[in-house]
Amino acid sequence: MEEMEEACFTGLSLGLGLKDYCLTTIPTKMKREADRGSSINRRDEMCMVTLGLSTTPFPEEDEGEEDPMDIGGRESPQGMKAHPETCDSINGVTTSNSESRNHNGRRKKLRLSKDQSALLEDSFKIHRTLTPTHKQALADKLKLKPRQVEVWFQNRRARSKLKQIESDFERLKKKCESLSQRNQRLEKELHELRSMKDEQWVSYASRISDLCPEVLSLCSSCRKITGGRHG
DNA sequence: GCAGATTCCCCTATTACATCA
DNA sequence: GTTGATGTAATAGGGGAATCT
Repeated sequence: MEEMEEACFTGLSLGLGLKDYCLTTIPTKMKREADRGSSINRRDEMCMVTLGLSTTPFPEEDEGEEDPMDIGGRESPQGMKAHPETCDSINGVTTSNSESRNHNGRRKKLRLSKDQSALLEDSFKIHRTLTPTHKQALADKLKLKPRQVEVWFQNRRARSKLKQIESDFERLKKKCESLSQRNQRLEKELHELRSMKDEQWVSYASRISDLCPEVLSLCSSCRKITGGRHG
């Protein structure tokens, strides 16, 4: 029974305690305020509602001063959200969109160095989202464009979420398998009990009610197991 | 105070390139 | 040298919320 409840609970609570889900479930307004450092405590409370599997600290407090260097790359008022400027050089040489393609017209692809990846990874461990100042600082340090740092964090979050979903899937699959096995065992046991002869049943039921008299008792008239002293 | 426009940041899905077996 | 699989940087487009006019 307990296991049944646990199973139900497990299914219903899928993802509730996971950091990704946690963040996406938070109303964006609150999340944004938290990101800007204006309500760190409130954000803390929000995530305490979860099952506590999250191990990632929240972004450190930041004044959230908008980064003038990064404005040019944002979406246009008409909803065109392409970033007009990209950088293709690992050394941070800024190129225009047209320059981001080689002479074949193919998109050049940056490969981050091990050091760059390691630093980004370290940073991601500390906080999964970027404040404008943190973004700029990382970009400066890594000699990348802020937009590239931003994209890296976006992709990293996506990868992280995917991994989490995969591990959740495996965990629930195992849980499901074990519950199926248990269910089969109980079905078998029930079948055996139903095929018992009356005397055997009384004997069995008496034994059961003796074992846990607080919970079960055998009705002498109808020979059914009832809910013990409470039933 | 309200409405619409703008800005910012996030997410998901997809594309395209680099690398490796 | 070619090819398919894989990893991932980059792009596209949509949504929510804050801010501005």
